[in-house]
Amino acid sequence: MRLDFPLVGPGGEPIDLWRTFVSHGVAELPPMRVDEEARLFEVTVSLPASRPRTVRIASGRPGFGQVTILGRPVGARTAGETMKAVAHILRLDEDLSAFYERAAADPDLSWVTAGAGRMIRSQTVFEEVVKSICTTNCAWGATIRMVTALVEHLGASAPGAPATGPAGRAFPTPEAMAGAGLGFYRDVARAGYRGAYLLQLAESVAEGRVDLESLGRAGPEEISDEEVSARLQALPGVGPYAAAHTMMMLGRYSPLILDSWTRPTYARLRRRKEVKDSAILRRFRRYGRYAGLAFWLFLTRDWVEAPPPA
DNA sequence: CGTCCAGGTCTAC
DNA sequence: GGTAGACCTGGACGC
Repeated sequence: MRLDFPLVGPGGEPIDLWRTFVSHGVAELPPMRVDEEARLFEVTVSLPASRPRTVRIASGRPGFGQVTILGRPVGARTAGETMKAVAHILRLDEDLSAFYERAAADPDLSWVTAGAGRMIRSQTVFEEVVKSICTTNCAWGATIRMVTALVEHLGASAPGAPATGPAGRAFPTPEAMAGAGLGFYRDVARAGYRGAYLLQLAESVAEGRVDLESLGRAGPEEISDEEVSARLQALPGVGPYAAAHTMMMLGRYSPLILDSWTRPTYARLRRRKEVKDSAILRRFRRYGRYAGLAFWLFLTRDWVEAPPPA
């Protein structure tokens, strides 16, 4: 089944679909996949009333994106739920026009107004936190290994999914992750010391002691960015970096992600050997609640090649 | 082969 | 409140 959706945000701002697909490395982590060659994005989504489904998203007729639901045909109900999940993941409901107004006045970032800044997002806050923990203190390859193992061995499969491998599987529920023993995290995911963090996190969410999803739903007037940051950092294995990373995925852009990749990358782009955190913060202070997003886009501009001159 | 460290965090001073 | 050291893993380096 195929469904079209307009590439226009709530504020009338344009949406650059490809830039969204490669907005962040999480798009390369199961249950997501980016196909650079075919210029498409796939993700297996969990659905409330049925088995997971894998969807393929690509550009469609001019001005539209197109969603293809793979596997056997779906009914109207499932199609609707799937599209809702896609809209969430692509952040189609987010109004970026206020951010674009500020970026337009900044020569280094005016390019974003063509449709950048929609950070691809996971279905749940739980999934964001787990992935963030899996990026800490390790190389990217290790992050892929850990997340792939979680999805492959603990995720529910969509109809028609291959018997083995991560393809066609949704991200595991907290219950599924809580049910895996510490041995799984050590020997299969090879998560090292993070295994205990992941298990603890999954248990506390599965047992209802921690409510992560409300952090995703609440607006800044209900729960401040500072409060969200504090609650995230209260979780096992989540410190300043992982909290800032998770918050960007929640659309809480006030904190900047300052880590061993962003710092040198910023310095390189500014043609400096080193730049102090305070100087970086000052540079992006003008963006207010969008500071972290502005910083991220500044760093990742070259992730998408500039369009050829007309 | 040992050492370092990668998109950090926790604990103990 | 600020700062060393330890911590799993595995790939990149220097010897």
